[in-house]
Amino acid sequence: MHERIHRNEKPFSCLKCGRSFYHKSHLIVHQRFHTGEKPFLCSGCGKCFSQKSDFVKHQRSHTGVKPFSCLECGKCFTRTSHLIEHERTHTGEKPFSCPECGKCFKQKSDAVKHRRTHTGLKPYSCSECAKCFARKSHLLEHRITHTAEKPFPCSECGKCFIRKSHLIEHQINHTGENTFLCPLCGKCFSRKSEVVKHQRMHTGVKRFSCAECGKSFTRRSTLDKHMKNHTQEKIFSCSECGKCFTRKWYFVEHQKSHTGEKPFSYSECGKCFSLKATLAQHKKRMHVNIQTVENLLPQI
DNA sequence: GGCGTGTAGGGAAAAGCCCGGG
DNA sequence: ACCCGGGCTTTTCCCTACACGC
Repeated sequence: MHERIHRNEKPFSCLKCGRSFYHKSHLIVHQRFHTGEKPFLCSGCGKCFSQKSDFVKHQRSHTGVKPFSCLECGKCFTRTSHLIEHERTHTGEKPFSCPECGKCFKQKSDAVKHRRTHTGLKPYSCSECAKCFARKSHLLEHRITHTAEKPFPCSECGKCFIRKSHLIEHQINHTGENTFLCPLCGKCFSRKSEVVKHQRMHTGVKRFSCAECGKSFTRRSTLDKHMKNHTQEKIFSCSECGKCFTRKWYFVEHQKSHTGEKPFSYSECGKCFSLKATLAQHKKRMHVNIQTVENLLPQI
């Protein structure tokens, strides 16, 4: 027998698929996959198995028997293969790399999951809204948004949340913990993402620019609001000069320039203005001019 | 700026499927 | 015929990051 193995002889072949085996017994077990024969029944859950060894492994999921323990942390597992996989969390070994970007992973399945981020493959679609996802678990998560189910209530205020993580984040509002600090100004925030958002104010990075006029904004929502100025119909037109406005408020403010009404005055010089914005412009100009003059004065 | 919400991606564990050696 | 061990694959759960929008 040993010689046969070393000669790589597999004399027992399956008539269904042509696969060959060293042992007749292996062929018999293999043939169960074609016949669907599963003689080992779990009385606990009714599940059937084609091999006894698989049945025994399955039984451990009911009994909770975990014979393989990690020498490093003492954690126990039902199988040696699970233990070996777990041990990588201690050694830091990452044998599976992405051929696209070189990123390494502890498990092959993680590398496969990661590869989908390059290919953009999204095989799971929502029957409700046709949105697609790369993972089944993400689709299931998404489906909750259609059912409006919120299984996580806040013990403090009773508000309910879709996800546990959302509840935890919400509870920070009750404890008043502001643990995230802006390194530039020292301001505190309850969320890390808020610091990132806030920091764009310091850096002046305006990633969202308007295709119509080139004006840039730090947030997409501000750009969207701005875009309405270009796309929105200008329904308020001035009978005096024909100028058109998108909002009633702008229109009303503009009308004051024709009526001569000047409700906004500047206490420094007594000058009056029809619009608050014009007063602000004046103030700014005056302020700048005063500063400029002061800068020109000789230092004593 | 605050905060609720939705999605994407990584880490880890568990379980199913299948095969080889003895 | 059976036992045992192990590799490969799939599934599941948890958590974090981050973007969006009000």
